[in-house]
Amino acid sequence: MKIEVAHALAQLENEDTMRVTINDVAKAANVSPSTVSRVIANNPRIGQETREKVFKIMKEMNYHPNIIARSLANKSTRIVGVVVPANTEKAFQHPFYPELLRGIGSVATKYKYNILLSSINSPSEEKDVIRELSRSGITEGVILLASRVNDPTIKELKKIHFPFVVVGRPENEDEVNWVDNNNVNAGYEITKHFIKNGHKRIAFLGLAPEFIVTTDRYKGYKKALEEAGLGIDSGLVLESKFIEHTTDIKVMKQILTGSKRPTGIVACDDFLAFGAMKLINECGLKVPEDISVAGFNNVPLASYSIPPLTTVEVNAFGLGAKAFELLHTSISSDYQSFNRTIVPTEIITRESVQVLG
Amino acid sequence: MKIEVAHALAQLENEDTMRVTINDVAKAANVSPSTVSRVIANNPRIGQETREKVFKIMKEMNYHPNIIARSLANKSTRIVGVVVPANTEKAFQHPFYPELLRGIGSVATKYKYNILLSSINSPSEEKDVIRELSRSGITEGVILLASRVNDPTIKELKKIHFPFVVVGRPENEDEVNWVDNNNVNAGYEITKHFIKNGHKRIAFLGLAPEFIVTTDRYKGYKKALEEAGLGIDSGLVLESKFIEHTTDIKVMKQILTGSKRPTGIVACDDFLAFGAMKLINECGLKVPEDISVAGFNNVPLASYSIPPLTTVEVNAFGLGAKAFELLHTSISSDYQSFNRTIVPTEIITRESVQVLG
DNA sequence: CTGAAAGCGCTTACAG
DNA sequence: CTGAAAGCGCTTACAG
Repeated sequence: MKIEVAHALAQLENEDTMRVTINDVAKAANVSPSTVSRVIANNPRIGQETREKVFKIMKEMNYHPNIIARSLANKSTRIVGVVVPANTEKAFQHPFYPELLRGIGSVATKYKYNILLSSINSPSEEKDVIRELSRSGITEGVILLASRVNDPTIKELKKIHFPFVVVGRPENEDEVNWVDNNNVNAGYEITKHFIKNGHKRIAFLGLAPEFIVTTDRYKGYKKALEEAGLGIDSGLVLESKFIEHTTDIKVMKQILTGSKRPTGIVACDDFLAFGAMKLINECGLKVPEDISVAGFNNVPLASYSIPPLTTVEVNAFGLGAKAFELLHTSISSDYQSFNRTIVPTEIITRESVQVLG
Repeated sequence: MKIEVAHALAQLENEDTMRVTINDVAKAANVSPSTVSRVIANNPRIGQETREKVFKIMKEMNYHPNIIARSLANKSTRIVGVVVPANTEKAFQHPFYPELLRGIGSVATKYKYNILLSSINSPSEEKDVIRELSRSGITEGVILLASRVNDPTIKELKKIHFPFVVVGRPENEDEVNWVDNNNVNAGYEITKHFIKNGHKRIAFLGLAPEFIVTTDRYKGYKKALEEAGLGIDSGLVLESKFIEHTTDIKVMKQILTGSKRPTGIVACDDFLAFGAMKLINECGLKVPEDISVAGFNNVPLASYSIPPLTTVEVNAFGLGAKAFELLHTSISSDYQSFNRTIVPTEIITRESVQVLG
């Protein structure tokens, strides 16, 4: 009895779920499937009456074209792939990525594209996932994160001429499409901001050789100091993983409590800046009275910290938007080319940087 | 000349890009396409030698099955849809959503599913986007956000028996699959945490009637106060949009500087809590010495604030993971059912709540 | 302006 | 154990 009911239910379900196809509406409208297809595609060769008749029937039957079938016939899925880290890595927890994704999604929608989000649970999966995305025909192009992508993957994509763009300047910058900020300039400007405010001993927090972003920002920092005739004190350059929240706390405290402590800290990331501010407080010092701090990324909470954090807006949304635009031209064009686009940064002045003397 | 080169390039590209199909490998292996298809599907009826031969050829030719074609034949895309707000709404900037997405993605990957991320640029687009996702055959199910979804959409999905799950308890909770925290309990527990610490005047910040989450948390707050024999002072219940960073600053300041100011504030969200802490500071008061504050969501920065914020961990990752699991059973089962799953919350005790007298 | 037919690249009863 | 054939639901030259 129970089984019978379930069975009946399942049948009912099938009935309801059964798709109406182009053939069904063709029959109902007394035209050929070709014609229905053409009215869907807005083919101008179709007569006005026919068009209207077919449209009417489509509404009545609640017809929705099957995208999969269309994609197969078309060889166009209007889907691009984005690979995000899932489990192990904390990177995606950084507000930068959601913003990037929002940017990508926003312009993708305008072009009537969708995003296929492939999650990976370990970095080693990335290669295979990207291969799958590119070879299986599901995706017309992919957006990669420079900080994660490895060269073999790029080489492979290039070899099969699969459209892709990298977010963040890659190593072989002339042979791929990429978008990024001008990070050395951003590092330069924020450091100059300290210098202009009278700072002479400025620390750099968050150098991580494996991430080009941080080395670029460091280059800018260095340039600004040199231009101002201030030497680089390597004791004030602190390495630490970019996305890591905690840097080497002991070293940091020594520096903060030492006699040669800096009056300012440029941190490669707002999270690092928050960490620094916390340590500074724990050392009995105050921001910005004793030490000024600035960060990068302008995370949503930067304006909420006490004091509000001076930082540089990198415009992650814009980076995502531009990334999709590049990808789209790469997908649409018959001829290969390598493009870059630079998204401008902006210093957001708040209260964590003090004017000295 | 230039054109010729470009042309040659385009041709070259086509050659390289030209997919190898199941027929190509069938020919090369001297078997039928059916056989190749079966070895891909690991059909046990295929002989060992044949299997090996075909596998070898597949490697050699670098064959990758076309997912679109397979999906069409199969009627199974292994893709689920998630709709995220893109432009107008700031909601997605909240760390909750990326975490949710990570959770969804993480278990989707385990089941070999992918996520189709549909961005919408205005709330009104949502209905159409979801209809498209569900009708076009691209997606086998969708995950909706309770706070955004409207009833007509749910009704429609139910009518066509399309699998979906809602994140956040919806209004008609018995007729859909959903996952959520027990928010009234969470509100109860965090309020009791204040009471246990000797607080008697406790404010509630962030009530927003249009968001069930906040009204649920408020119910818990109320229950805890009543249980403890403490009356509700409606002057201490502050409405404000849940995801809004700024509440009504003037009202808030009046309360903080008034003679009947609370000793504790339960904020519906960490961002609101940060905002409150800032205002408290601006009023010349200190957290937690003068006023204790707690939030919800345990955002990454909660441990960095000064003082570190006591909050409730809602486990967005877990909510996402469970959402996908529910969706998967809904997709896989022939028989309809309505399931809910509650993800436990946990109070994270830090230093923003003070023990009183 | 419209239709019949072939094709997109797979899968899967059906036969043997 | 393997193959020929039909089919998934579209699109699009080719004919008329």
